[in-house]
Amino acid sequence: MSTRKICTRFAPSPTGHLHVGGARTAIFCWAYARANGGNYLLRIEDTDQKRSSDDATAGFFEDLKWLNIGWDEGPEFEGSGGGENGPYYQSKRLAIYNEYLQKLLDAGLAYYAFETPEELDTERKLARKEKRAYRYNRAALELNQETVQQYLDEGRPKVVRFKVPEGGPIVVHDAVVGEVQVERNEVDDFVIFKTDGFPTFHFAVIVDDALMGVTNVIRGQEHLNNTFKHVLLQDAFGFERPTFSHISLIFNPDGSKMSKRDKDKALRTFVREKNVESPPNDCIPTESWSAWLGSKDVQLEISEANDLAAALGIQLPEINVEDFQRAGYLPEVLLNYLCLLGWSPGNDIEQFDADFLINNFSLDRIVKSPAKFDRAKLLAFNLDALQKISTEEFETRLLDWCTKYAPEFAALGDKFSLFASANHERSKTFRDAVETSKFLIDDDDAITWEESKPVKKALLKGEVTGLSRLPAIIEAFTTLETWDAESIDACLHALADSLADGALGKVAQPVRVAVAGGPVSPPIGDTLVLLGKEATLRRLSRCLEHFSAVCDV
RNA sequence: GGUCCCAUCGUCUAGUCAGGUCAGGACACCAGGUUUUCAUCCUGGGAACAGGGGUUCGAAUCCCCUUGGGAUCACCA
Repeated sequence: MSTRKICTRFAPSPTGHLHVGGARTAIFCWAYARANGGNYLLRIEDTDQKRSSDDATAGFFEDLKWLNIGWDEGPEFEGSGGGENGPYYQSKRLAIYNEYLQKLLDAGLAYYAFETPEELDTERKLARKEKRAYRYNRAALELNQETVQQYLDEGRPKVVRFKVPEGGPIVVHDAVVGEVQVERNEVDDFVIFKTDGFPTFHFAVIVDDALMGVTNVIRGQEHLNNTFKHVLLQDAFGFERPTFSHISLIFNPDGSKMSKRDKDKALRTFVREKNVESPPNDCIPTESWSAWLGSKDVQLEISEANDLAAALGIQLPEINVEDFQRAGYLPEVLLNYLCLLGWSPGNDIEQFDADFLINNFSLDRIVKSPAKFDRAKLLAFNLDALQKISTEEFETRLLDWCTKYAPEFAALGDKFSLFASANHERSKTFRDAVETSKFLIDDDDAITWEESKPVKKALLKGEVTGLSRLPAIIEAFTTLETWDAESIDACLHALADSLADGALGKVAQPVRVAVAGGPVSPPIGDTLVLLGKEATLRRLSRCLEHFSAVCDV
């Protein structure tokens, strides 16, 4: 068809955060361009004045960068972007859109319309009530030229509509879905310029795609129906149609659409079930709290949602790319996993890196059916990836992560290295390492022992309880001169021999529970070195005192 | 409701386009085993072609219908 250089684009609307569906689209666009020696460009679709924000735009840049899919052309950001076909913000391309609009107007392919949104809404409701499809009735086409001019001169609010030409069915060839067609009368004279003087999405997209040399449009399947409008417009301008690829949506495991609202949903459900009366710790102003609780259409600011979740002690579902970063996933793993949702390289290959992707990506292996997002599989992939990297790399990356999300651990100083290596093999995510090591940064006196099953088992159960062995352990540790993992292990082995017929668990586990407050910690030697001798002894003593006081030992 | 799209284990998928291996892999699950805890790790196991019609010697694969799921019907993108 065309010998033009391949060019794909990712064109987000900066109204929120980059979510996994958008990220997957971006990855596919990026991979297709790379696989074909083409260009991958980023364009910011901010024609919705009310909802777009600069913060959101910056967030998109960072998320894309974190995933390591830099763009060749587009807004300049940390080495990505630039290019001849800018500006890459639609809000800065008004003059261009007006120029193209005029062409349509001159050709009689577009016309002004003056109905108010309320009037149209009434029409729509009526159509719905009468169970017929709503189409704009072309009333404005009946207006004679003088009237139109008069309205224009009066400054009446106006929109511009595209005049759908006569013809047969509209046919679109989609590289993923195949041939799709619709009867022409299904498409009404849609608005291409809004009252605020900005083009609508449909208009801006096709003008930009054409002017920027986009050859392949890869986007979510929610756009499939829009495509009929787009090709009509493209044909009207005489633009070469790009190759369309509509990829299926990503859903939650329960089949609902994965949405940013899921966070509010999770919070609201929790708040209702537990009858939380007011915002804990005043993390949310009372007015917005009641508004939020009252309507499922009201969403909290992302920071408010995070604060509330933290205050309530619940985990919000990860939806946005940043959520996965915060949760301690590796960007290359998220990229890998996202690819698998709707694409597969075949040959039973599942785990691969970006190089493999760009060497093997092709549109004809994209799956048409929608996919559900399975966090368990992502987690398993992350574990595999974490175990594959060297301990040095794990340490470096964990430190980066902690600096951003767990500064108290980043402040571990010369102990960080041991903290990292002790957690390398056992962590599924970076957050895992931190969450199971809270006891490391807690004060010695802040440790409490919840009497859970494993705690009781380690300290209170059996003919000879773990607790009863603590005095001997404390004594041995007190006289232990060298405080390193080997010495501690040797000491514990000796204690196990003398106290428990060599059963290391009988002495190691009580120690672990005593110092950590629970049954989970890195290998006992590392745990105690990390804590230091002083803290270890203090915690052992406190534990002994605590349980001696509350029960007969 | 109109229009459009989709349909293989619980989940992601290979196999479908060029009909012919007891439908393969991964995650999850279950049962054993290793390990001083957790997490790992090892071994084994159950688990799918939505239903019905055709076409054919032969259908997961091609066609039709049904059912189910989804998207979309804005001066949002």
